[in-house]
Amino acid sequence: MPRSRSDTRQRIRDCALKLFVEKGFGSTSMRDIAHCVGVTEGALYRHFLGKDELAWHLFSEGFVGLAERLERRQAAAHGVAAKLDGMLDEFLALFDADPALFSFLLLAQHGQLDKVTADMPNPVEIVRRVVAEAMERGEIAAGNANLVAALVLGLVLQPATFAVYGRLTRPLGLRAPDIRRACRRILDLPPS
Amino acid sequence: MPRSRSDTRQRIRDCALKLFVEKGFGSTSMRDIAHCVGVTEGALYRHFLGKDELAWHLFSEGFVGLAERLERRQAAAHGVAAKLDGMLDEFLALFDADPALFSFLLLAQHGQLDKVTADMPNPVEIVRRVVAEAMERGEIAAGNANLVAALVLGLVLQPATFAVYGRLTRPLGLRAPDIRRACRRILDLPPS
DNA sequence: CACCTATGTAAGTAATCGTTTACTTACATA
DNA sequence: TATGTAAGTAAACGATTACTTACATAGGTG
Repeated sequence: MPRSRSDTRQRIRDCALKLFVEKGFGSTSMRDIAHCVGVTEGALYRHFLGKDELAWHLFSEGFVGLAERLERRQAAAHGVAAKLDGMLDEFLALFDADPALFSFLLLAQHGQLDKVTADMPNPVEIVRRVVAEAMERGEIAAGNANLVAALVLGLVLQPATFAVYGRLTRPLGLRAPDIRRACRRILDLPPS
Repeated sequence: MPRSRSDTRQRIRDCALKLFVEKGFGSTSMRDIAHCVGVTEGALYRHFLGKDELAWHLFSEGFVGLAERLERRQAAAHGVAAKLDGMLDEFLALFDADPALFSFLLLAQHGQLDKVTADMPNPVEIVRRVVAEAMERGEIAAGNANLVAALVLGLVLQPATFAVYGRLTRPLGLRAPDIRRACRRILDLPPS
């Protein structure tokens, strides 16, 4: 009994995102996604061309979602999305320096960001305390204060998502300018 | 012409770490590792029981490396490693809340942490500036100041490494207490 | 009712996965 | 010189991968 198109399609998106986030891109099979949705593998290909296209869909969706979420938080005439567009070149340059932003966009899109930050202070503070107390006792030189920052910020560059980024951009022949162009088209912005 | 045992073994470790970091665990095949090392696939199994054991080796190595790096930075009688041990339960509890620490340990072990932080301020500051300027213009309410933190800290919880964590602990039947016990043994500490 | 398209299933495909096997080479030592 | 072992290769294993094909059926429209 076939469901409505948008229904299954949305559930595929949800399950794929959930599994990509939980297990990672490379460790998530189409079988996993189909089983999560409750359909057979073949049904997935009625809605998406393949695994890469599915992930790419989530990626571009994540970028739009970020802009929309920012837009929703403002009331001024010139919204944040427009501001974001002004910074788009710089923003997209981040993907060259830090492809881990991919996961961030996925999180941002699905509103898990607040939950994330709600959970963050606790473990971050624990790590910080370990080093801070050691510094108070002189066990760590004051010149090594950046070790504290390293303990926190060192987590930022999570290079495991390089795989997702690479598998998305490489086979599609996409590079930073291509992504920039695609995002502008998605956001209904004139080409730079 | 066979090389010395420790030579090849170390190069396997290096290549595996490099590829796991670059492409992710699930997207890195034993063929990739063997090709990077310059040997055939079978040779890998002369040094490690399998892919999971290899990754687990890097994991435990990362924990020891973290303790050693902390130890090397102090001169007091009671070192940071001992302090770390006092916080071990708390520290290991982080792995329940944030398995992404796995990647952090890998980075910490190989001394890439300083390099990471050296590169960090720039992209982080760019993201921060996008939101900060929007806040100055009142486009984002002051109550949403945590969005700034979200933009930065949201990157911290990189769930892509859930895959590595899950694939390591689940098939080995390891849970947090098991990891705790293993780390205590590795660190030559009495069982709690 | 007949028809069509969208939506799904069942059963495949070739390729690749992690792993194992049978065998070879280099080198130490008694 | 004889023997043992660590370290490597080439080939193959069954399982799983992403993906495809052939076919069934529901639901709306003429």
